[in-house]
Amino acid sequence: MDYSKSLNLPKTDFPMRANLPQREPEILQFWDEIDVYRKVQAKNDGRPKYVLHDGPPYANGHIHLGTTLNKVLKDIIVKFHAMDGQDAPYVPGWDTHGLPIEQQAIKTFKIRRDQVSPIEFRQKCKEFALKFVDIQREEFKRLGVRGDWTNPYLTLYPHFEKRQIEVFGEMAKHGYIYKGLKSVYWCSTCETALAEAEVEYVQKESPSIYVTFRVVEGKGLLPEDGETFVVIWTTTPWTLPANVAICLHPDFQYVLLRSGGRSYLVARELADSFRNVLGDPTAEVTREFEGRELEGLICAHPFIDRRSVVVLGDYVTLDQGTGCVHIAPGHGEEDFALGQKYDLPVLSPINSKGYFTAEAGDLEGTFYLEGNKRVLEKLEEAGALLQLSPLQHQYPHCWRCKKSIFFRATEQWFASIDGFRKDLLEAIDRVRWIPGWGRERIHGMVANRGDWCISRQRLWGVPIPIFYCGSCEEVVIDDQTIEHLKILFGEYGSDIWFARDAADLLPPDYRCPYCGHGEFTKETDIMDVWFDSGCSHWGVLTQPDYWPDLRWPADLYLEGSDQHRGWFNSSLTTSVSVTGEPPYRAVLTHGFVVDEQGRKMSKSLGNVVDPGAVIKDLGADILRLWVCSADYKGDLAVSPSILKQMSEAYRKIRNTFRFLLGNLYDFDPAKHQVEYDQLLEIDKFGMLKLHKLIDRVVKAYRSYEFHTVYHAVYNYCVTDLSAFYINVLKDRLYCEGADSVERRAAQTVLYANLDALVRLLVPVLAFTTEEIWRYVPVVGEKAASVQLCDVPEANPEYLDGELEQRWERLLAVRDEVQRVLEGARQSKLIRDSLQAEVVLYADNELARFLLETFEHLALIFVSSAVSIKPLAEAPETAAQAMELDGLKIEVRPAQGQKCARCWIYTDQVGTHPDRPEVCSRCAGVTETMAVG
RNA sequence: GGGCCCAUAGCUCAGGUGGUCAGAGCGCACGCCUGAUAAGCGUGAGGUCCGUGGUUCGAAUCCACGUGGGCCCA
Repeated sequence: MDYSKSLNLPKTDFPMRANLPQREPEILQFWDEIDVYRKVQAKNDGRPKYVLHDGPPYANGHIHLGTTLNKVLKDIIVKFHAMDGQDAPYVPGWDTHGLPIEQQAIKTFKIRRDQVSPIEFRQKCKEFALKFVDIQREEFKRLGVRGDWTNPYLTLYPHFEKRQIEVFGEMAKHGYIYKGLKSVYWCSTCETALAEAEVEYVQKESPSIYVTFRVVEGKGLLPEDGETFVVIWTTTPWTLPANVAICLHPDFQYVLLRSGGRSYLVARELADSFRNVLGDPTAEVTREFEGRELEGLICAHPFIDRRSVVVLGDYVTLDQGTGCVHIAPGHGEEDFALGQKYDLPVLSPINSKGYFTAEAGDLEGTFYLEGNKRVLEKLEEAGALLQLSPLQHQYPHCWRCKKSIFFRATEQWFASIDGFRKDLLEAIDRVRWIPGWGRERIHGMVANRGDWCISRQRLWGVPIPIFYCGSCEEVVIDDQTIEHLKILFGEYGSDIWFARDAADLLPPDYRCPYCGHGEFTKETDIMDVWFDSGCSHWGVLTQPDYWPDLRWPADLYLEGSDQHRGWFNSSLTTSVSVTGEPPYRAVLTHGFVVDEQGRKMSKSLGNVVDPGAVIKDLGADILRLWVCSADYKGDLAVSPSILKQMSEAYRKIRNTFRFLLGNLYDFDPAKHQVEYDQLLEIDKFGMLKLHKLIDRVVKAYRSYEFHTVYHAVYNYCVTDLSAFYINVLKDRLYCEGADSVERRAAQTVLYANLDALVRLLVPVLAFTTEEIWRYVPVVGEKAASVQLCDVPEANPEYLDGELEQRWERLLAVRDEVQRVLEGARQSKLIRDSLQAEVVLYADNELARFLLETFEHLALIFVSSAVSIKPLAEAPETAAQAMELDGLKIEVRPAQGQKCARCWIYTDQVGTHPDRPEVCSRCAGVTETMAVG
């Protein structure tokens, strides 16, 4: 007779195979249909706010694993807080201005910046940016990220730009905005500044020269005899007219070489190569100095009546030259930085077309490359040229016209950091940095950073809202102009700046506050895109008309660790300068995605993992589980084998849910739940384990320790549920009467597990928990989406320490028994554990404990019988317990017959006359059923 | 070159204030079950705790210097 039909075997339509790539899109559509974001917001209305402000990704390409990681972490946090008693809105944003978009728009639409009007050009840039906003929006949604996708923030929105103008105006009002010189890449052919990204390095021949600078103030270290020289080496002779300093490395050794009645200062390491330059292999070292000693010495410029001061810098190298570097702050980036440090004058005697200006004396009117020859002549005349030879090297060229370019000091707008650096540093200490070292990192950066150059000579961005008086040439920016521009920008967007003349951008009858004239021109520079995104806290969090869910300041910013220099920094800067306060209460940073060997992802290494491919192959929930599993405080490794591991973990979790659902097919929590007091002891232990897990997991979420969430839940599923509780419970679930209190008690615990686990995992397994939710029986009205549930709460009443101790001890005994059962299996004494009787030989104390808990023993061993005997009676063949004292174990074949229904061996089989094949328990259970 | 950070079994992670701290799960190997079945269970083998010095009676745990890697600068 087939008794399996009389069992309560699991039954569920919840599929074992996830088939996520197909199923996830259906669930996405469902969320769209019910507008899950709005529903969650409505549910949480009135709760305390928790605002995670989104750092805007740049809208110029598809998402990658790094953006995936970032968005999923945000989603986990937002979803958890929205289930944890708070109102956690999420408004995604995009950074939509800037050079990379310009460049890609040019490429995509095949336009030229100089052949279309600024308005047209900007229109194309906008088109490009919006296209990628749409693309990324779909990609982010596909990850299961919940947010207000219909109303995101874009930095190109007029209402955003308006706020940005306001921030700029406030900073100007505080006196933090000033105009200064800065050296930038410059193309004299295109007559434009170039960004780093627009520069190409090409092999080129340049004159390589050694030049002497006569020492005029030796500070007692070097003679002022007119025959002592510091020697520099350069490949750009034309920059010598702008020389104001010579840089030495503070830690290098320098020597004075004597040759032909003259002395030359060069780095000791390069003395030999310099002897070759002199053509005097015998040149003798007469003195030696450490670089730092020579700071402040004064030399004479070789052909201009000017002092050239000796300064120190770490970037001096010994790979070529003399270890003494010619410094022209107007013609080099490092030179400029050094000039800032030493307060050196910035000379840039070259105009936008590349010709020397009057500042260069008699070189005026010479093209800069022609200037090389003239400078060489002058050096010859002055007797300052030691050697001239051609040199092949990499030199920067313009990406567009392919001509060589140069550094040129130009006027730029700056935000003074010095003006409020102290405020910034103090504000940093009012923020919680997660992990804690984030504080050191940003503190160091803010403490050391120079002023912020916010000018860009570009079109695609927010203009710097400054006018110039046509009469007195004063810079004009005040409350009136800013207020007026805010209205215009708010209505028309920043295009208005390019579409109108200055007069139409100013209030009617506006007069120059300095001279009273009424004619103006407008600034043509736009702002650095970092200024855009740096204003997002002000542009988004303070605008309830557009984003009513939000409020300022944010509770959390969450980005990769590179943003200490980027967005965290720019946001802090604008916020502190305008409000005095940081824009965020906490900042969380994550590491970068690397491969299994810890190397960064790169096409050349071939170790790039594409989120789109993973989603198509395995599903977004696998990616989300990966994000959750890794400790984001450091770098996060990913590889096909790591993803495979995640898939297997996912499968285990999914099957655990499937088992829970399958055994609750006839369970109505409204009717069948058994009171805690009525539960069996093992069920109470089951509840204890569950509630300890809930406590652990909720705490881990609250402290942003998501990998703890993963490990806790996963280990619980594997060890506590699958290997122990569920396994032990099967007999009761399957064999006891369907409506018996024993079975209902077991189901009550399973139901508690199902209900808690599904809610605990909502922030991580976005899709799967929604799928599970459709199968979960509930009391009362069922929420439309699992996302509308709240986090489960740990009930401290279930955390009975005495119960826990007893059962942990039982589990330890169980471990010992399993080892011995395995031995019996290996020696073919038994096959499965129900064929065994376990004999425990225990010392007094342990025997007493085992007797007290006797009723549970056979059950938890999944054996048919257990007996307890004094330790002294243990035969030779009994196995010594490995971890427990006073215990020996023997396994022997169980006595009696195998019950055809529950498979337990017992001498009770056949006691019921109508059911000779089953045990008395099963006979009783099946009594009311039709036999056959 | 500088600042910040990371480095425990093949993988993902545990290891307050130094003293059974060398652990868990997965994977792997072997076995069992066939009433969670493209599932489930059991047992087992895996580690110079990146390296080298130092502090200490004693260090994965503290210090220094390295190596490898990451981010940001130069």
